[in-house]
Amino acid sequence: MATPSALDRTLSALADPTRRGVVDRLRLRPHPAGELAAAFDMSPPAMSRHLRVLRQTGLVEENIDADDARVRVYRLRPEPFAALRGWLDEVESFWEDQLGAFKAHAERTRGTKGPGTSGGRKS
Amino acid sequence: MATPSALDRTLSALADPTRRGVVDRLRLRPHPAGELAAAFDMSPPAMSRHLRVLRQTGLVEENIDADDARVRVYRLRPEPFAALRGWLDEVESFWEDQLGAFKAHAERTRGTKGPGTSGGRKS
DNA sequence: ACAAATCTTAACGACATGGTTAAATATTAA
DNA sequence: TTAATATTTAACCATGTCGTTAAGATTTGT
Repeated sequence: MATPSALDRTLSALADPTRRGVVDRLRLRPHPAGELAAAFDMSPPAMSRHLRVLRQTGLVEENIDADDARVRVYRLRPEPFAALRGWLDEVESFWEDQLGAFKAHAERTRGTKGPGTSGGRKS
Repeated sequence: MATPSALDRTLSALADPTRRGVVDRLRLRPHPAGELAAAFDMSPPAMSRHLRVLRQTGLVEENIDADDARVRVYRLRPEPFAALRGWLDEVESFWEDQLGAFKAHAERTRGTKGPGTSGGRKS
């Protein structure tokens, strides 16, 4: 594999329900790893690996707790979400675009018989 | 598994580079299945299954070509992207939110010693 | 020093994923 | 009707993912 792109890694990180649940939970406040494992009724090693995945894609950051160096506190990082939004904006610009919207709508409602762009020949 | 949510399926569909490539390509115009297989240098069955995944999550729709009923033309559908954006907006509201931004910044710069929310016992 | 607590890494097993080729289905062309 | 085209489904295989338990590393508390 040619080394997956950042977007690949972000999306597959977020595709897992547990990891997305973690993100949803970190949205409220930072959490120690153990608390997250308990919250998702899962062994600490399992959660640890989820957190590693999230860390590797930059979706979360790890910090040693100031009061007890045994606990690692995780919190969200904004960058990968921004990148994902960037891609999503690009894709959705297809529909926001007036011409695109018109063509899409026309083709959708009238069937495939617009200005050739759609189902025509193979080119 | 408790039947994956729509968002789960959308995200794992988009996590695959080939499928995201297909989406990027369909953004320009609808494409027949065979053209996509060729474009990604992949056997028709392989592409067919990618398209099935995209179809099952509602990211694309399939239409029989008007001129040749053997070819199936695929095009993008907006709904799942909108749903993904909805979730992303929610997550990102964490940073856009003034209070959230303040708390995040405060905790980030001063270390974990805010209103006890972080390292404490479980609820 | 010793035991308990917190978390990670290592090793393993079940199952999902993504590719291939072979076969089936449907439609067009001769 | 017979052959060729476009695409999907079926069967198979290699690899990846996610969970578990066991073991290691660090820090805290007695």
